[in-house]
Amino acid sequence: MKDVAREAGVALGTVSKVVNGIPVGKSYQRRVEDAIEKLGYHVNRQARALRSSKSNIVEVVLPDLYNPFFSRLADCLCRELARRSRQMMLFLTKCNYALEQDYLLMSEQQMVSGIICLTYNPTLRVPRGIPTVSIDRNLGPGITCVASDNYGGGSLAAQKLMENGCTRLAFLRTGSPLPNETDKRRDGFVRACADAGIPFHCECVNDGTPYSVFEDFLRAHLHDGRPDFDGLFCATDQLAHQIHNTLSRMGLRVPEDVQIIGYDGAQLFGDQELCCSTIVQPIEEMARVCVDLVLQDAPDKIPYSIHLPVCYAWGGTTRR
Amino acid sequence: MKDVAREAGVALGTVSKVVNGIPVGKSYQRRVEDAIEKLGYHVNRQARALRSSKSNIVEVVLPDLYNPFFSRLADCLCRELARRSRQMMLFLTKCNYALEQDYLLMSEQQMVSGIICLTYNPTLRVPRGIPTVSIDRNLGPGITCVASDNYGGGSLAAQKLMENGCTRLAFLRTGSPLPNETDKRRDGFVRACADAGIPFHCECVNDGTPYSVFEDFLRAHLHDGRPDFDGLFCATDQLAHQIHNTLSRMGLRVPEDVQIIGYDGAQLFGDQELCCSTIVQPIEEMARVCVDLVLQDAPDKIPYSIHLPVCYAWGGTTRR
DNA sequence: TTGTATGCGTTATCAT
DNA sequence: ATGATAACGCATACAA
Repeated sequence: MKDVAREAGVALGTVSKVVNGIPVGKSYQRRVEDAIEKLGYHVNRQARALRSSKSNIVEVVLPDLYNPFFSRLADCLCRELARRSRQMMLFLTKCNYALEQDYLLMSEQQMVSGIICLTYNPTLRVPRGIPTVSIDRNLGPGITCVASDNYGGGSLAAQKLMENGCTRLAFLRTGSPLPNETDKRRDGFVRACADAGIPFHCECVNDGTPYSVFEDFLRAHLHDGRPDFDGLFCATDQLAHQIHNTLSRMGLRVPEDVQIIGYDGAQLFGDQELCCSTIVQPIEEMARVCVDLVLQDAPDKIPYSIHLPVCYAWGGTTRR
Repeated sequence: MKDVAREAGVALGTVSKVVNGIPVGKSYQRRVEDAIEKLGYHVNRQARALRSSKSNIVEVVLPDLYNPFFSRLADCLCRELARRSRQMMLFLTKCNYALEQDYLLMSEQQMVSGIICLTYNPTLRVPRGIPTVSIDRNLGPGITCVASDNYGGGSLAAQKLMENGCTRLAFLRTGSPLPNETDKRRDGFVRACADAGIPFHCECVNDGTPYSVFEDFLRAHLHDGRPDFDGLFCATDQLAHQIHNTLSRMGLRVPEDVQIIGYDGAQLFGDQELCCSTIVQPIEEMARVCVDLVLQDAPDKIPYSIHLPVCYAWGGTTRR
């Protein structure tokens, strides 16, 4: 910058103004721009961040990128941030509590301008003073929680199964034992079943439990080749997919004998194909909202939580 | 830091040394550490980067996170970088040449300590002086290209199909028209077929071509319900998966009538399940090598390119 | 072994 | 409107 100033025969402050789009004299403008071009100058973001004690970096903390929901979310977040001239610094935790905490605290060293996280640590300490948005989990006051309408989605799943003729429903889930937004998928499901007076069953286990418990469950509810349930709502597409495979191996036909609805709307290769009939989360919009919230600096009116609408999509595991 | 120095009754330099693990007097060490603890001090990475003109940030440029290969790669890169106490700044290009260029140039503003990129821009200008590793494409001298053994993989695919009794093979591909490492999948396939004296056909189209050309192709090679080809090697798992669906819709059975082998080893939900029989890329190791190369600062002996071994995995679309 | 002082590239606050 | 200058937080060369 000093070189540019010398080359253009102006002062540092003038160069800074030109770089930042602050109006300067016509001739100065030209001279500075020429010098910048000639010297191939480009701003040093570290220096700028140091000076203004704020970078354009947004920290994103996710469990992994294996799960299509997470990778899709990361993809949308990255694009949305880029659209706003922000950079995404990504951290993956594999749900390790200590890592989640480490990465959140790292933001204090990095002068990040915001944090978007999806965590499970029950005692997570969130840095104060950094705009933070949490996905699918309430992290306490001042930190907005963004989620899809899990309750409505669970309810919708039950309705769709019933519309398709199911009369004996079950909800299957493997997930975090800690209270979080996704619990509402069950609540909505249960409510819809109860309202309709339809019998239902819930089989919920903690993350880490071997998948075989679901195989055992399904086998235990199979009598003379006929299943006790004709409609299954799985808390995630991944589980729905596994259940589908298991049922096939057991000789049951999907959707003829058993219908399955998942949750997420994960697309196999980013194209339109779903791996199961499912409740689709509006991932793109969730990302947009997260970025909006984390970048807005009006701390007076940040909402406590935001629930975005979901929709049902057919994906082969229900009757049309 | 100034506060810490005052609190501990020492000079700034001493605090700096403690923070950076440079030996200082026993009592000083204690006093500084206590002060750090008491004040909740943490280094300012921007300032450190400014001063040392080097951050711990590594820039990663990928097309997207939809494709399981990319998301898996990003996942592995992120973890590997974290293991080395580096942060990953992720940029997604959707193969947009201008974006690819923008993001590469941004590294000059960011003082990143390295770049790992997977790009297609044929005239890409790479910042000089920043250690750079390219995946699946040669970017010129001084920039190492990391790839799986595409030639060997193509060859292996042909061999496996032949071992499984295929006698009429075809290679299908949609990809960048620019020369890149993945072209060798075809070369290896062609060579293996030629060596075995087996007839084969190659159907290659450029990215962006509608998928329907493959449907047309398959239909054109179907006579009286019998296909001209009994073994297909697809350049990616994604394509293999699509082809599989198309064949099913055409009433052909996989693998009974036609066997398919893909390339990548994409796992559906991060678990072990493959969506097709495939040539598996060692993604984890590729990520490790990329990070190794980009962090090593021995510019004297950076290899021109590195090809990592692949293996065949059964995934349901070939006979056992 | 510890303290002091300087500069990294910016931006903002002054005078001019 | 422009120029000079200080300060952001840290690391290091050098002096003590």
